[in-house]
Amino acid sequence: MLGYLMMNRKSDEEELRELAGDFREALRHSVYLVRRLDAEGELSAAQLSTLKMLLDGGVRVGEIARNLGVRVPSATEQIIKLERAGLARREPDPDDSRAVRVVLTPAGRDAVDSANARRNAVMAGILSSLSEQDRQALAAALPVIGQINASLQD
Amino acid sequence: MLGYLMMNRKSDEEELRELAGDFREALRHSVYLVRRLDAEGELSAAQLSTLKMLLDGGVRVGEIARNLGVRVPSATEQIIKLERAGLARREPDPDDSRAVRVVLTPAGRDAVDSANARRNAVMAGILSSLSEQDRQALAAALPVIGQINASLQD
DNA sequence: TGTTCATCATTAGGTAACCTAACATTTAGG
DNA sequence: CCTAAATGTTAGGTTACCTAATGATGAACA
Repeated sequence: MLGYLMMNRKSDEEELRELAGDFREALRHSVYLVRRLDAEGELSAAQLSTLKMLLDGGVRVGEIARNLGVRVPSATEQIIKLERAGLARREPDPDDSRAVRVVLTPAGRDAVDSANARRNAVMAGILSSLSEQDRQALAAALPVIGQINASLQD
Repeated sequence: MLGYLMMNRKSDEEELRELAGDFREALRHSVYLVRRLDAEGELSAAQLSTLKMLLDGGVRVGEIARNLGVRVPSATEQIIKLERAGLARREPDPDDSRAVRVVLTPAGRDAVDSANARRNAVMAGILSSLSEQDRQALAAALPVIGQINASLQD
């Protein structure tokens, strides 16, 4: 009985390790999937990610960086590019003069909408070959993946 | 009845579009998860991916590129780095003198094993907080994601 | 059998997105 | 006050991708 418990515990670890490996493998390949969604004259994935955070109002640079999972200078760099493209604006934060609030311009909002729509359409095309069962399996896993990602936000 | 069918079809498209958006969002965040697995003096993700393909024997440069989802020059670049690090070797292909077969050195095999083990351990740690149900949902989706990725291989 | 066209890999040169370290500015706490 | 912490920006570097051009070999065919 003790032997059984020990075996069982070990088997759980084994399973977890295997799941980890498979998940890593899936994510590795998915990088190329994401890359496939890029288009020539459009927003880059990094720029789109940055702009999407601004949809609900101004966001400080540090918070953008934290949400993007990058360092502050990397966020600044993206923001400068967006500003030069007329898609975002930097404004002084009224509450803290050290800080900067980044806000979306109308052109920025349009750019998010269209880039988002195009990328979703391409992805939907890719997913359209899945069976109903497969779609359900994928849909069921997305909240779990989201939870994993959220737990890493620190 | 016709109305019902039309509504139903449209709802399907809607659902697919929504699934596509959610999947994109999950993958976007997962980039940071993958980045989190990187370690200081270890193989980079690109290098590890490249080496992993060689585990079962010599592979040609073009095939490595195709499997990695990158162009041939990018693969060559990685291979040269691995060669300089003593982890892989380039040999002339006996069947086709234009081609090059890339093979793993013993050191390369060790490097794959240890990098792989470390990364899997970190990932397993992250996944260990999931409920059994969540793990099953994730495990069920991985083959689907694998299928999506495989369908993109061209 | 030679010429031509395709294929395989490398080299050269450029870009995008990240990083750390050093800085200026402003806030907050003894 | 005056020092310490926090916020962004600038400067300089790295990595991993890309396209275009090149050299070398193989394959097709007149």
